[in-house]
Formats: sequence, structure tokens, C-alpha cells
Amino acid sequence: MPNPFVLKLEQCDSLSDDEKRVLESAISRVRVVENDEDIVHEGEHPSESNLLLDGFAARYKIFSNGRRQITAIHVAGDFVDLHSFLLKTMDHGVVALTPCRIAIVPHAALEKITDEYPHLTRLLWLNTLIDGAIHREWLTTMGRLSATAHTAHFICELFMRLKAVGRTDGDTIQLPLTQAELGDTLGLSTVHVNRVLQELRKEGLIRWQGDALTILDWERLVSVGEFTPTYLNLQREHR
Amino acid sequence: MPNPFVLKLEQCDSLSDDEKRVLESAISRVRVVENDEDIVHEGEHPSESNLLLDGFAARYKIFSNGRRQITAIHVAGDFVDLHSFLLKTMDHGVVALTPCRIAIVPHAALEKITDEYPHLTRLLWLNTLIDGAIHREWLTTMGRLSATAHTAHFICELFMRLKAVGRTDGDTIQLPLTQAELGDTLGLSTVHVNRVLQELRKEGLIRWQGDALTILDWERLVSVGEFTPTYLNLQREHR
DNA sequence: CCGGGCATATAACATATGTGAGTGCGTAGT
DNA sequence: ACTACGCACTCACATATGTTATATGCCCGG
Repeated sequence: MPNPFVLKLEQCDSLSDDEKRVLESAISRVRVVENDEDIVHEGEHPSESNLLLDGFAARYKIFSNGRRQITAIHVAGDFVDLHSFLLKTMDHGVVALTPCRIAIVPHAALEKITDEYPHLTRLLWLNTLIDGAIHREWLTTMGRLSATAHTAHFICELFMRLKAVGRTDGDTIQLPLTQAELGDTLGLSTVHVNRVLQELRKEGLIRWQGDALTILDWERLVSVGEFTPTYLNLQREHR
Repeated sequence: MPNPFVLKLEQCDSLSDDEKRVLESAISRVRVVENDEDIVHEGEHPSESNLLLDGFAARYKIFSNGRRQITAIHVAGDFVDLHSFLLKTMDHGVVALTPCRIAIVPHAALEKITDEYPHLTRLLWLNTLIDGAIHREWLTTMGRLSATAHTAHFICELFMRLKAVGRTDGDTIQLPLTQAELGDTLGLSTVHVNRVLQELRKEGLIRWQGDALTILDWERLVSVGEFTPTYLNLQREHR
């Protein structure tokens, strides 16, 4: 099976066979993390980073009073904590939302790549820059859109990202979040998430049963969420 | 005068003289951008990046209906669009909030650095990772704190960042934002920003006259804003 | 086959924040 | 000196979203 991370990088730029080989050999081992377990804990000083091969994960911060905010949702092909290579201290946790298959990449291997493979280094850097671009987009949708529009936008984004790594099934994606988790992602209360979802359903934009979310009207969902995918950088360029 | 960017990097790791020289020589020229002018426009494909030597700038996105969200505030020493080196297309604009003195760094020079100076490359990468960490922090404060706490948090952050580059004057910093701009930053309406500021003043936490913002009670401001500076990565480490 | 636990769904109510309009002050321009 | 303008500030009112509580359905383990 193709490494979804390579798949993702190849959306942005071309990779030489040599570079692919280097990437593969940077993986020291593969592990599985169960549902609801932390992949990385806040406060840790990890010496390796986690590449998600299968499953869904989330970055999150928790306040003293127990309120939680999810700052990123990760899917197959995402390097969930590549930044810990240089940031050293995890300022947030990463939790598995489903059982996750994870490739471990030691920081020593990353350091070697940065020493010897400039182009590959730029692509790894790019990867974290796209994370940043998504953060910015979330900031604007959170700050300036209604709860409904914000939710629609999130669904559009997730659909496109899953499509980029071949994890869509027609107009359907897997969305393994509870409404409470979706609230933590969007900065809303669980009750309001429920209201918003009902509205999106009533408007005939989506269907969501169990884990399966189906887009019923992409055009209108995009328009409600004011979604433009530029920030996802899914264009091939020389980097 | 010391380059504030070098100052900022040296908070995170040590730089060799050689690396400092390379950085300085990467600057092709210095320009001044006036108040309210765009430093970079959304949609552009820049071939150089902008390093802020003096002044304040903001990254922003605008929606069709004119609503604006500021996703980052930049101060002296910040590389306002280093990410355009690899992202290629600007997915947001950057505007000067005050007159800005800016060092221009051609992408060709950055490419050369990534080809030849791995450690310096990691520090540049780190710089964009810290931007990302700040974005995440803003997401959590925006999503899960009250307007007052969110505002207090923002003030704490800005104070610490300015202190890191030697731009504080005792407990006072320059905060050249209108209340409308602060609203765009925090995702609040102008009217509500005004209410929040009155509250912070009434509580004796801050004084804000013209551009000068004074912290009157740091401890309580930190506690109201639930501020912890870990995410700013102002610790020296080997990277 | 039953019971516990979790997730979704609803309802009534509380409140933080947004909206639209308007005042007054200070500064810049003519 | 007058005007225009931007910005801080206020007020009355509207509403989106949060809160607390309860009901309902569903899955899983015993």
C-alpha cells in the first residue's frame, strides 16, 4: 500500500525515487494507538515524531476548568507532531480519535535529512506551513463566520483533505467525531452543534449517520461555508 | 543597531558569526511601507519575503461582505511572510499598522541557505513553527475564553514578545491598534472591545492612552487571561 | 435478554456579544 | 478659524449561542 504521506507530498511537488527511499527509511517502526489514547502528551520533550498512516487524530489544549479546544484534526498522511522536532516541548496534546496506525520517525533521522537533503527538507517544512495555513483559516472562520457557516466550512475542508489522500468514497467521508468533539473543534457547545447540524440536514446539504458523512450539495455547502481551498496548497509547484 | 531578527533567533538557539553574516547578506535591500499600506497582497506570488525591522504589521483575511479577521500581529524581528518562500501563493494579505521599516530577503537567497546551511535552515523553519504555535494558542483562546480573558491573554502575549526583542519600556509597550483593529484581531465587535477594555481598566489591570499600553497588574492580567508562555518558545535549546 | 452508559435530540431559559445609531473630542487640512 | 474626519465612547435593543436538565435511542457486556 502506498504511504499516504508520500501521496500528500506529491500533490505539492515531485519527489525523486531517492527522496522516497530516504523517507521510508526514516521510519524506525510502526505502532498502533487505540481510540481515545494520547499519541503525544502535552509537556513532553519527544525524541521522535508521529506520522499518521491510518485513522483520525486531534491536537488539543485543555484549560484548568476542563474546557478543551481542538486546534487540528489529522487524517492519514498527516505528520501530527513534526513540529516537535524543532519546538522541543509539546505545547499541546495529540489524541487518537480512532485506532491509529502510526509510523515513528526519530528526530535524529529528521536531523540527518535536514543536513543532507535540502529539497526534502523544504517539503517537510512546507508540510508544517500548510498546518499553519489551516490554523489561520480556522482563526478567520471561527472569528468571523456564524456557527453554521463555520461548520459547513470545516466539512468542506475535511472533505478536500481526505480526497487528496484518496480517502473519500464518492461524496462520502468517514467523520469519526462525536458532536461534543465537533464542538471542541469549532469552539461551540455540544447543544449548538446539534442545532447547526439539524439545520445543515434540513437544508439538504449533508447526511451524517454514524461515522459516514455524505455531501448532498457541494456547491451550496461551499457557498454557505464561504470555502476557498487555496490555503490547502494542493497545487504542484517547484519548492 | 542590532538586527531584531538575529536577536529573536538568539533567544532560541546560538548562532555562529558565519550564520549571522549569511543572514545579513541575504537582505537585498531595505524599504519603508507607510501606515495602512499592504506589505504583501493576498493572491500574490512573491519572489521575496519581508522581515520587519521596525513597526507593527498584521496578517489578515477579508470576506466578501467586508468582515475582516486578523490572524497575526507582527512586531520588530518578525518575518511576516517567510512562509511565502514555500507556499508560493499568499492566502492572506499583510498590512502595515504603523510605518514599517522592512528588510527584503529574496527567495533565491533563502533557497541558497536551505541548500548550504542546515542549522540556519532549521532556525528559519523554527521561526515559522512559532508562528504556528501562536496561531494554535489564538484558536484556543478564541474558542474557549470569554472576550475579557481573550483580550487579557492577547495583551500578555504581545508584552512578552516585545520584551523578547527589547521593545518594552518598563511595564509599557506601544500598542498602535484602534479598537476596531483589536476587534478584528480578537474576533469581536468594536463596541464589545470597548466594553472589555473598560472592564480591564476598571479592574486596574491596564492603562491604555494613545499608543501607550501600561500593564498595571501583571499577575492578575496573566490569571484573567490564563496565560502560559510555553508556546512562545523563548527558551534556548539546541535545534 | 437485561441494564448501564454514551450519544443524540429537545426544551426552557440565561447571557454574552452583536447591531445600529448617535455623541463628543481631538487632529489634520484648507 | 472652520470643517471634516476618525476614533473612542454610550445607549437601547436584537439575537446567537451557552447552560442546565431531561428524554430517547443504541450499543455492548454480562
